[in-house]
Amino acid sequence: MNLVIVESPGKTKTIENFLGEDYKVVASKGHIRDIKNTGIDNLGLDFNNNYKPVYAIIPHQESTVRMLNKEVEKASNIFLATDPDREGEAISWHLNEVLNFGGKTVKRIEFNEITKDAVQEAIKNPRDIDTNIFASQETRKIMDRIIGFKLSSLLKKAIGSSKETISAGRVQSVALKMIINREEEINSFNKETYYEIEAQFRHFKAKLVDSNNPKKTLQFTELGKAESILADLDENYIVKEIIYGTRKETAPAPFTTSTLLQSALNKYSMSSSRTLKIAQELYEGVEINGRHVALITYMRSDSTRLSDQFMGSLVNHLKRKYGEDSIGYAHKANNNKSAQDAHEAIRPVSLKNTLEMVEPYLSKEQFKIYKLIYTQTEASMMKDAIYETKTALFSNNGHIFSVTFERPELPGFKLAKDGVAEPKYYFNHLEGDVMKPTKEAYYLEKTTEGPKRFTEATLIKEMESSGIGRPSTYATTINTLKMRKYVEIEKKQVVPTKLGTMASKFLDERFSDIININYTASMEKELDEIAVGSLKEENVVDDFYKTFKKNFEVADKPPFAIYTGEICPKCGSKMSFRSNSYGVFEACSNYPTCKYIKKQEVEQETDTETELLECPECHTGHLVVKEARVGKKRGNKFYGCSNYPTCKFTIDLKDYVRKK
DNA sequence: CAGTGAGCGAGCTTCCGCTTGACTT
Repeated sequence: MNLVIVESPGKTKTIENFLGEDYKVVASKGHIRDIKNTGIDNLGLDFNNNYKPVYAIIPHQESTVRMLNKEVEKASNIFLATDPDREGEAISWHLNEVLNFGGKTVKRIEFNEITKDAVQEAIKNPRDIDTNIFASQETRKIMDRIIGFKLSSLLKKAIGSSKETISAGRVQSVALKMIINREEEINSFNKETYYEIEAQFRHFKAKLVDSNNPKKTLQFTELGKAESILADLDENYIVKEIIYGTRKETAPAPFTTSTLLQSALNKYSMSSSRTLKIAQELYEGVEINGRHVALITYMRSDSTRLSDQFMGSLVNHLKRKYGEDSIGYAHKANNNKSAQDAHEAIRPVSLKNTLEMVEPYLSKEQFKIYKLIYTQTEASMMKDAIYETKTALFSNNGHIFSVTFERPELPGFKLAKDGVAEPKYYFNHLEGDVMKPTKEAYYLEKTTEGPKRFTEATLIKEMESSGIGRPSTYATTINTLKMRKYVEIEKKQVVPTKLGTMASKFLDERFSDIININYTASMEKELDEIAVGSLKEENVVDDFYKTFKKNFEVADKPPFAIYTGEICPKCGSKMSFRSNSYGVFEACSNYPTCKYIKKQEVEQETDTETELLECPECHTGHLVVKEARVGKKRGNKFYGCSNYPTCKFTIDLKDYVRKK
């Protein structure tokens, strides 16, 4: 009997079917060991022996290890078929250390797609465990442990209270920094008002453009300029030129974890953790006609690759469904340099599990996600969509107006997605025609748009393109930031809290060489060199630790000032974050010489009913809902006068209701 | 309920990445 050990239980049945009677396939369910929380600073590292980690079975994996040992006992040959990447190599290494193989043959095999050919080919080409690849994984593990534990405890000392859990790390802190940086860009962005000129016709609106460059809409910063042009116009708009063109919309690549999460948020407003959970259900499979059917391939993937076998069936499927003409080429993502390609793209296991067939067996949300994946996979092999465009230029006393229409010429991949619709109106006037607007031209007041806050989706996209985090951790990293109260989600946007801002500022002042968008990339380079044997694990860890330790010792000296970036209006010193048992506030860092404290902006909740109620004390203000910021009753809502601090009238919510 | 102030320190936890359940938001 042969035993094959993979990572995910969802794969075992399929692989067993490919290999036949002599093979049993079981799963490790991921890592089975982790570094212990013992020794110096709980790091679990032996500092007298090249930082060697002390490993222990992960508590909830003990039953898995018992099960694996039982299966090993029954087998004569063992194949370690964990994922073909750095972490997979490490899982195999630990299995080899932990399981009671006795004298049995243990070999490592790998396949990066679950197809019959790939699995059978892998069995024919076994190899030994690659200790260099394992060393690179262990290096990552050690460095993450040191960074994570040391920074977390220092940060807790600096900003923590007994209530909150504080943490920091190579990945989460960089993600947080991205969010804070974006917030600062937004705050420093100067909004400017500008004006555009528009004319309304029966079926369309045309905009005033630069007469030398009709592709450019004119924008005026001064209203007077716009008004003088308006005064210059009459009611005759002569069709001066009609420009024909095309626009191409490129078909998408198949889904990776990152792009699936982005689509599900954009289309269905589903959070990343929710989407991933549903994808997992589809991967594990559902009962269809009394048969258990796995619907999608593995959902944690960074690859847009489809297996040759599947691509063949995809082409046939598309021919039948949309015709020979629909076939384009295999679209791939071109920007993912850090991809490890251990799995295929996320795709339907079989195109025969059509949307119509599976819909009755799926929950609404499951169906939404399955449909996204099914249609994206179809689209990825289809032609790009082409639109025919027609731009009309109008002349009015030398001023040029422009409007562009488009209609589909070739629907391409859009057939698999939402389809394409013919426009309700398509311009059919000729050059020289004179058109009259339905009302006089007018100006539009607009403001320049600054940068936008991240959504979960755009944050994941940014993390992926900087190589921060992995498909298995994108969603959990964002959850960590939420749980730590570093960020909040408001209207789909990721908004940093004051605590998050402080944490990030603190780390940025002291550890900007590690908590940095480029650090992971440079670390990956070294890990790659360890994996091919040109660098030694001990040397990399030692170099890292020596510089880290020096920085850390400098940073670990109170007081832990955290500067806000603002200047004290009283003495000109830097403003800093402070905290006490009531919470966080901003004060001059020159304390106690300067005792300036920044007033908290009290957000006034507008309550239409009370807003009208005049203050009984000063008679000029009105009552608004406020929240106690300090004192024992912090958080309590009460009514106070809008003239505070001139008028200090307050009244309890309960009393207010009673009086009414 | 409206005007705040760090430094001590027991015993917890904390990292990132793999994977599922067993638990509450």
